[in-house]
Amino acid sequence: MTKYEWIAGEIQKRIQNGIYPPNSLLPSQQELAEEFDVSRLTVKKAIDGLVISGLLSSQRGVGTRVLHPTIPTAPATAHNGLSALLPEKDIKSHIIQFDVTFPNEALQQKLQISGTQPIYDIHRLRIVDGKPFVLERTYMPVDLVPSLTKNILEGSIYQYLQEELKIRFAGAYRTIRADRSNKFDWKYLNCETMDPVLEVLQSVYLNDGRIIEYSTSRNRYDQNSYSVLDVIDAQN
Amino acid sequence: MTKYEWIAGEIQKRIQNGIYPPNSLLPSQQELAEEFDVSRLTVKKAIDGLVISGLLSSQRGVGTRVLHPTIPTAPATAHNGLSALLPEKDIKSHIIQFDVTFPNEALQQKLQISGTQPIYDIHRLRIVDGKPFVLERTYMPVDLVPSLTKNILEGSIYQYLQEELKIRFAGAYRTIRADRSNKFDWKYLNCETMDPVLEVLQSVYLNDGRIIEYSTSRNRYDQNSYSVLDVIDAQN
DNA sequence: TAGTGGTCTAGACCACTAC
DNA sequence: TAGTGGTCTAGACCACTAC
Repeated sequence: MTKYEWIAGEIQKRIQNGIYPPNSLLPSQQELAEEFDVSRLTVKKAIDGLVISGLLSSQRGVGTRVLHPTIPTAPATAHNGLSALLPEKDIKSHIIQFDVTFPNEALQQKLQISGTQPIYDIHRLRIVDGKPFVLERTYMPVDLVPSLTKNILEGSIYQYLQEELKIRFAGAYRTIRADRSNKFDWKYLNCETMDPVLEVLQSVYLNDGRIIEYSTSRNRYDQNSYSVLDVIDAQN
Repeated sequence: MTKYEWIAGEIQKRIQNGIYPPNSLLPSQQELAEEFDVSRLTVKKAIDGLVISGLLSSQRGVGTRVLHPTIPTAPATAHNGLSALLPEKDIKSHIIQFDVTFPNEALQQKLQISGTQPIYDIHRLRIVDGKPFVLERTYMPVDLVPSLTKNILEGSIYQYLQEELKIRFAGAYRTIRADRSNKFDWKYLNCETMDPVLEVLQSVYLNDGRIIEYSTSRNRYDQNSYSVLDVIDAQN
């Protein structure tokens, strides 16, 4: 644990315990630096992290203010897979399709590979606490994810990628849209003909820029939404 | 313009000009610091910004790599209002409703105010290039936005807030969901009975933690989507 | 083993705010 | 005018990677 991580945790604790109440000003960076016996830059790095999380807001010439707890803190994101997102829940996967094929033009572009590079084409229904939750269609280049098995698909692909293959993600790009439901949604998500679905299109890329996944996730509109915290750094 | 902003711009230019091609390693931070005659920390700050924008990816022990241009750079966000988001377009607003009332319980909670504090209740159809684009319902505490007029509503509220009232936002929290269309959507967005809508629920808050806006935006599903770039800092 | 990026220090200067 | 946070320096140490 780095110093700034420890300090960020300490400040967070004090906010929770009411030592730094909502809407109050934190001690100045200089004062905190003296208290924690670190340089001011280290305090600033800790504060910057909490600003990004939506807990604090800094303004030059004024200070750093504790935001109201009403503002939700940074929402959980989806790049670690459903299993990491809902750790408490019982998550199962029903495999609808598990194929290896060559990518069509659209997928070649999405995955940034040639037409001769084989890909996995995986269609899964994720089931949370016994209820159909999300219908996922996932495409992955075979060479980046060797020896994928049905057994892995029934659990968490991401756990396998991270813990077994030691793969590290650099980022994900998502587009969220609404769509009419289709016959697959009706069948697997148990939704009504009139029901819309919330669809998340996701590209996951690695440190070296290669794209390891392109996927579309179709969610029941009444059970799922997507949240984003957007911190504005208009600077000072 | 700060030094690190200038350097970030310079690196970005070199990527665009192919001097730093996709998938290649940048010169080391030390080398860049010498070239630009700044400290390494300043170079790092420039690089960090480009990592957040999705252009670069750094890894300790390895270096900083240029990502494929396929990966979309940081998507435009919505906190500056539609007018800033679509600067090229001709944006008009049709005012459906413009009232002052007291907030109900749900809105008291969303805006974090008491029931005796008056709010604006604004219902607008935003029209882009002559086509219905999004149906916005906006709630704002009156004391934060004094003297709002129909004239302002017909243009951009955000421009008024930022340029006239000099108000600065600290952040926004959004939830994106799909919904069935209702009679307002049919009437104003011109959509079919079967069509879903993409709804964005947004809270905008200020530096001092006060919430200046809670709004719901309903978009035609076939004309709008919401994009997010999520950079993962698994550190090292 | 050499080179990388992440963290950290102890200073400094300055734009900005509130008074 | 005093105090704040943002930027910047010239160093240092170290975890990590590739060889």
